Amino acid sequence: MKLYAQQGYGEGEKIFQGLHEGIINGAILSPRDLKPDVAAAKIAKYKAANPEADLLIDPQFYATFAGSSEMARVGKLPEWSHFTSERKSELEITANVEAILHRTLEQIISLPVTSVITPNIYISRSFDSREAVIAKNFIRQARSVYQRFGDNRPLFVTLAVCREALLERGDFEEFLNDITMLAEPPEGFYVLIGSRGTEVRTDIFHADVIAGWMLMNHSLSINGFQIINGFSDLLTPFLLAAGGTAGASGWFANLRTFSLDRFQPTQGMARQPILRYLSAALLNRVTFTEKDALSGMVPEVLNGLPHDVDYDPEPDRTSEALQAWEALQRLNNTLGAGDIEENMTGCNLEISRAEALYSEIAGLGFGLDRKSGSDHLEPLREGIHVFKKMTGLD
DNA sequence: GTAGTGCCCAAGATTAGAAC
DNA sequence: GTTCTAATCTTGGGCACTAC
Repeated sequence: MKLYAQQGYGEGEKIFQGLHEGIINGAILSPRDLKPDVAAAKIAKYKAANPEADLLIDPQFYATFAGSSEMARVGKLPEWSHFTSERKSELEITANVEAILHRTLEQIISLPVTSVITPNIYISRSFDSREAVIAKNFIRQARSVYQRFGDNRPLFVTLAVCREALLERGDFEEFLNDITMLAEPPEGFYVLIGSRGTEVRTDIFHADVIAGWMLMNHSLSINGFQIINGFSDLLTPFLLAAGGTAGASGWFANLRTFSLDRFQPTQGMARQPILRYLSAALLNRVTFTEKDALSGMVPEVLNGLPHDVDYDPEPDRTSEALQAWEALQRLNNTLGAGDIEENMTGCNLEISRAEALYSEIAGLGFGLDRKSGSDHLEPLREGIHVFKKMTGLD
């Protein structure tokens, strides 16, 4: 049951502190926000904080099509030798896919990462598409290209796909079957489920998307693969309960939900987000002022974990990230500790508990901010129900 | 008429890295 | 080590529209 930091812009001391305190088990670094030499220095610093930490680099090749626009916000990605803007038609040629895999792996393995993530494109429509064929080719070639380097660190293959693709059940299950029967399999997959935008919460908190993502973790794990879920945030404990190995979350919304919007041009200014407190009991974040007000009326909202004391009344950004990781780690340990049936029962109990707490808060006449509300609970409950049906557990 | 919903628009703070 | 500059990060109010 592992939790990683999803690294990105504005890191400060968050990851170092999280590793040093043993709150997180590792980090997934973002080349968009780091130069290659800085990445090497950071990995050394993380290892000093925690020698056991899992440290990976997400090659972010899925931004290749977005990167062709001059306005694209690809940050420092062009400074990495593996990253180039490619046309889809060029990627239909196997030799080109091999060349991209080769130069990416060459760069990644030159750094002291503990596992290696291979590049892939983003499947933006369905598993029955030209992009899916290209993505499958990246997955098939990954191991054989990696073997040429003679490196023995675990290999994870990127599978980046839009949430819509999970809704077309037939194509999705066929794709899963294909990648579980690879001739030269990797140790695992680095799974990213894309939303239209980080603000469209219902894109990911949708019963069929949750069920599909859980099914992906379940199917791949029973076939012997490890699954690292990127940008999984509050879904992490549910994905691990279904068989996943690790999940990841960061400090800004765009590090908690995967979206290619992150690479698109913006209008410029964005406010700093409101400081929030992740309540394990509510399975959600509330604003720090709501947490302050609720702590007297409904003390069950509080986690009772060490970083709670930083909210007196207002934490700094580092403490906010550490508090969220700490709460997620508790949920991971609560919901993912047993076999699949026990875990699903535990997930439903946790949701019922959250529903009861929300009812208590509503009974007190306390109005919550829109994002702090209970809208996430119904899709979670329904998602688990659909997942159980799909896997024959129901 | 009122409440709810969705879209549009304008509003600094924080961090990283370069320059000194 | 300090200062400066550039890059990056959503929120909340106002308004229009719709349902009741």
